[in-house]
Amino acid sequence: MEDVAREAGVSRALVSLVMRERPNVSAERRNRVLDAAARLGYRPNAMARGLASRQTRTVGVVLDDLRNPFFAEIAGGVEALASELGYQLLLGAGGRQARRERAVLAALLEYRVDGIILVSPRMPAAQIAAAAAETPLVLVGRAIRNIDVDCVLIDEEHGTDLVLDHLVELGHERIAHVDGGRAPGGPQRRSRYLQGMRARGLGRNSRVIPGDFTEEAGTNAANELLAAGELPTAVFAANDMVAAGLLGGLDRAGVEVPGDVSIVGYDNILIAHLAHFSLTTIDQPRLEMGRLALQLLLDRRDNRRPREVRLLEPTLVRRSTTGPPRATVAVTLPPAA
Amino acid sequence: MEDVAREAGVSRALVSLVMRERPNVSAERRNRVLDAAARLGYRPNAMARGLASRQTRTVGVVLDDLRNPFFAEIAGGVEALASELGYQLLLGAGGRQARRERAVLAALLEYRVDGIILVSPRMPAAQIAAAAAETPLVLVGRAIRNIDVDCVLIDEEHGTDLVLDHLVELGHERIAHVDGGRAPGGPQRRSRYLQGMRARGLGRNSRVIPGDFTEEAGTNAANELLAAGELPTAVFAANDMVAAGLLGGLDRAGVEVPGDVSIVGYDNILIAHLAHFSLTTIDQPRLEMGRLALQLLLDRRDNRRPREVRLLEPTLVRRSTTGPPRATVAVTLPPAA
DNA sequence: CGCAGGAATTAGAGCGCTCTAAAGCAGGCC
DNA sequence: GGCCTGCTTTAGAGCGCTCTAATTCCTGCG
Repeated sequence: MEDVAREAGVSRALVSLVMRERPNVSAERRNRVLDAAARLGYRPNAMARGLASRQTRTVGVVLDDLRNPFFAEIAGGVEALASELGYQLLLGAGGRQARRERAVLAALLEYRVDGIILVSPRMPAAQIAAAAAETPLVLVGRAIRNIDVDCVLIDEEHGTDLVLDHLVELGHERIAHVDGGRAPGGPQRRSRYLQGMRARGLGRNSRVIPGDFTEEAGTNAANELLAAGELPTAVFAANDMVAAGLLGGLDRAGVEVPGDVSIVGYDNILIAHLAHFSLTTIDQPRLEMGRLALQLLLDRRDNRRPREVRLLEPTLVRRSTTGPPRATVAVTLPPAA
Repeated sequence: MEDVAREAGVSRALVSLVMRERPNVSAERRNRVLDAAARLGYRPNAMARGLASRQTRTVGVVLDDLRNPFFAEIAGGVEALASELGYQLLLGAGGRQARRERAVLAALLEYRVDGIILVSPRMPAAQIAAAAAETPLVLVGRAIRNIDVDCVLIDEEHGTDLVLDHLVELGHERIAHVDGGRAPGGPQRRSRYLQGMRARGLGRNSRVIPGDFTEEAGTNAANELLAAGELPTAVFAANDMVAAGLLGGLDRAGVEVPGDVSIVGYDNILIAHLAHFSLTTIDQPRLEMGRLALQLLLDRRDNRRPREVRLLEPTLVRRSTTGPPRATVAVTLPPAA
């Protein structure tokens, strides 16, 4: 910077003003500085700038696992908005371990990033609260009560309702659910399923097959359903991976989808829209989650305001794995056609 | 730091030594400093450290698109090794545009990262060369001649050979190829396919259906094959997405896979291993690519040495979409059994 | 012609750390 | 006791920038 100033015949401070594109610099000097900088191949040092100005135009993002496309897409949403606004992303993955997650978080705090976005963190609430005291923090996909932290959440109840509405509308009554275990989203979808079945007068048809968020759980569930003899007319899978396993398992046994059984997934990951699957599922607005998280973060940093919890609405995507149940089709024919 | 020093009754320099875990600090003072730091909630400032020490323990990663799982997994590989070694990742995505890619690269250079990994960059070679002159740089998935830059590449020729060997071994002769267009990997696979068919005496059976790396290209190719009347006995798809489209298209027409047609994909993405697909494909070691890229980067920074180009070997994953061709099975029966 | 007042420019003190070089402090040997 | 050796500790000068406050330069108006 010193060199640029000398080359342009101005002071160091003026170079700083030009580099930061501040107003009140005469056009003539601005050009002189810009020329000098180009001539010398000058590149500002973001570290020094961050140190002196106490802000970095960088936000930290911690996610559970980069290789999980679901999280990667949320990060993609953050990235998209960040690059529009000229922010950088300092990214870390916890590798599914609370311990490493903590280490990553600590590193981000050392960088004095302008804020941190935690995507489905596994670490204890107390640690999150401690970090939130040091820097603006947004939580995505996990809610924590009594902590002054912005949250971006998906309305799981609504998503589950969409599934049940869709199936009931088609005429289904015997609707089973393969659940997602204790992982985030699993318990909510399960309990709303049970509640929703009751609310629709189908409580006695409720049937939960325990599982987790993997394809294997779906395969196992398919076997269990087949072994039990009577199949439900529809299955609500905890997510698309489970639905994929289910589809594979039923397929192998010669069960037709949606002819014999309708299947609904959850998440709308890549596989769901492939023609070979064409899975009816619930879409979660992942990009939007990422963008919104960053928006809340920056807004929070600039304005002192109480915590905000944003609930995003998922949507139903109708594809080919759902249709009316066979029996109902027959029954609904006019009696004496 | 000043405060910690005062609290511990030592000099600022000693605190610095302790925080960096340098040897030659007496156990007694070390503990005094550590205690004081904990008591005051002291957290080192990575910016200041980077400024003073001229190194950041941070590497930059630029990828084409975070939402593409293929790239995300490479980044995952980098991240895994980085976090083992205590490095941070500054991540940016080019959003499929050379212009934005350039902006991201410039930002990373301003951060004075210890090195930069470019994953399948779209920008011109000259710009990459210019960046490489400023900082250690590793190129993944793209080779550039005459530039002194380390590269991590996949041996596309070998991957293609594996496909052809596998199919020929099963008895296939009429093997078609849906190509990947001009995107990275496409031209290599295509030309090696043509060359390999000739080398195996099957040159006249070569058939290339133009496409790109999307599911749609696969669907179109399926239609084209069906319309042409005679189906090949096997199809080598440019990647798994194309294979998925192909599978969907053939499936809908009642063509059996692998009974009537065998299909081989490329990449081994998530969908390939789902039971519902069970796609025979070529696996690319994505995590390994990421890890290796970071290794080369750090090694290059520490040792002056000529450029290194590492070729990683893909492997064949045999699943359920390949089998012997029907005709051949009949023909190879003993004449007078 | 002089001066108020706003715009443009600059001096200089940090930001929080590392690094070099020098100082302090033991112990061991002659 | 003097002095060398090797370890531990410290002083103090930056790293490259921003920021505040002060200074200089205009322009217009009484």
